[in-house]
Amino acid sequence: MQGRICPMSDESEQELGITESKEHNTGEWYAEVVQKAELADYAPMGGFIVTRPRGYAIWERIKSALDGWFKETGVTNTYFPMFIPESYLEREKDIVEGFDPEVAWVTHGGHNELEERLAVRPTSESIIAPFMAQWTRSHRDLPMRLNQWCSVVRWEATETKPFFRTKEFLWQEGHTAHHDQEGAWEETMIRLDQYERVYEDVLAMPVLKGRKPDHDKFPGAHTTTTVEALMPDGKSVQGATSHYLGQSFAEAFDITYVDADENEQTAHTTSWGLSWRVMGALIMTHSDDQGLVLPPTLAEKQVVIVPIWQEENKDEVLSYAADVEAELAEAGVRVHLDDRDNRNPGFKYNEWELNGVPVRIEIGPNEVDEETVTFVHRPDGENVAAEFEGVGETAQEQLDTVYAKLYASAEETLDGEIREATSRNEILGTIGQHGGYVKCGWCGDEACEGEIKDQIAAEIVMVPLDRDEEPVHDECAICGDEATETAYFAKTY
RNA sequence: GGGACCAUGGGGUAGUUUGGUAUCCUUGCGGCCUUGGGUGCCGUUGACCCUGGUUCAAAUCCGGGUGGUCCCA
Repeated sequence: MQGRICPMSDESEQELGITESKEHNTGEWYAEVVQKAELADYAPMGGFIVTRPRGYAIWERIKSALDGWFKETGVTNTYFPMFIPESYLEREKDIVEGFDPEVAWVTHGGHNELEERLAVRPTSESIIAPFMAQWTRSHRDLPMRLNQWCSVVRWEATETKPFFRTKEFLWQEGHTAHHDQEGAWEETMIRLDQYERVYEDVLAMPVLKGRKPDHDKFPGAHTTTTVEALMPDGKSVQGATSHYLGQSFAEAFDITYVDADENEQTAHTTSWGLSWRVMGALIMTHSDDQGLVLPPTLAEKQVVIVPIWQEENKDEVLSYAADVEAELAEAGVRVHLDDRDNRNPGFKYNEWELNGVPVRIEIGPNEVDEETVTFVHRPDGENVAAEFEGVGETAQEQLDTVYAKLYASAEETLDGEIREATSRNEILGTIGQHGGYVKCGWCGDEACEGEIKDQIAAEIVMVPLDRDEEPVHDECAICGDEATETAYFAKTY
């Protein structure tokens, strides 16, 4: 230990909180925030995590916002088995091929080998579609909109990153059937817009909406759309996805209906999903070297009151703090009074910051005398003094301000991170130097993407939703042939 | 797909080169103290990732496995 220069106080201070730097050591910082803010732990089996109460509460809030919107727009929830018979999985060859290497199989029940293997669902199209076929007889049965909140398993041999990459993950998968292309396409867009909305209005994150290039579509899909979020380290995260499946699934699974003219028609279907990866993006975007940062929309405790007392005024301070707590609760704020007497205020500040509480109220003898409270914003430590009168309303305003701050800083990360390039070297150089998105003309050939992918592991994360949009440049930046669309390259999570 | 590094009480660590008694801080628990940015004191629980080998003796050396982090493709 000799040779240590830093004072002991610094060391002990750091051990309790975050010790890694978000800027310099993003991967380890992320793992540390997830564990020290008690969002998740690693499970004993590789690739799995245990989601702790504070982590699951965030998921529940995201879920409840989206679920509400789904229901407002005609979606009903269902639950299908987690196991899918092999013969079902094989019904749609694109799905089989797309997921084959990642499927976990159940081969035994107790000591007996099963006659037919059961797949642990990697996605549920192949079990849901046959039932939709059975339930769809008349044009009056459509549109049919089913959703389920569940977990799926994809046995990829990649490194675990809580919420970003785990073999089992939580998600919702929506599956719908419609009379025609128009209805199904509209559905695809409604869900994409709802995903955009959950990012903007609940997660305080701006996103880009787009379409996946043909070679990166969901297996069997006609169109795969995406919302992409840019992380502070310059990598893009696919935030959610929505597919227009055309009639291929309906044909494979015989989802047909009899129209008003008594003719048999094949339905058009969609599917759409959002996983807990959204939580990874959330943590990565807002949190800092002090720990977790949550928007007030997602925090289970929105405001924590830290009382500061001396022996002679303890009762007055605590009683005033309790009054403030009651006012806030009355105003609908999720508030907590931290009256633990074996911790000093500084400890409490650090602990609640680590845990991501968006707004802190400090109440000491000064505030009691003046009948004020002191608000402190988690993201930047800004102090705001306010009157006790109307404190519930003031607190709501402070929460809104914090939300706006978070959104603004995430927006700042995205702004200026969409650059253009006209040559292969420029793409490589720009992504290498800045990260972020690089848009360029693209001929549509996967091989051109491959050249970039091989060199710096950046890929085309999206192309514009509008197929008729003119490409940003006339020529493909990689091969020089005529460009047919605009490609957005980025490194990905 | 390839490579590197790492694994010691709940968290952070010393010890590993050179085999022999496991160190310190913090947390937890009990008690005392009491507060404007991780308070101090007393007491106490608690650990060598798994597995095989070498050896009188393995946290330490060797093999295999598992898990984690990073880099490259």
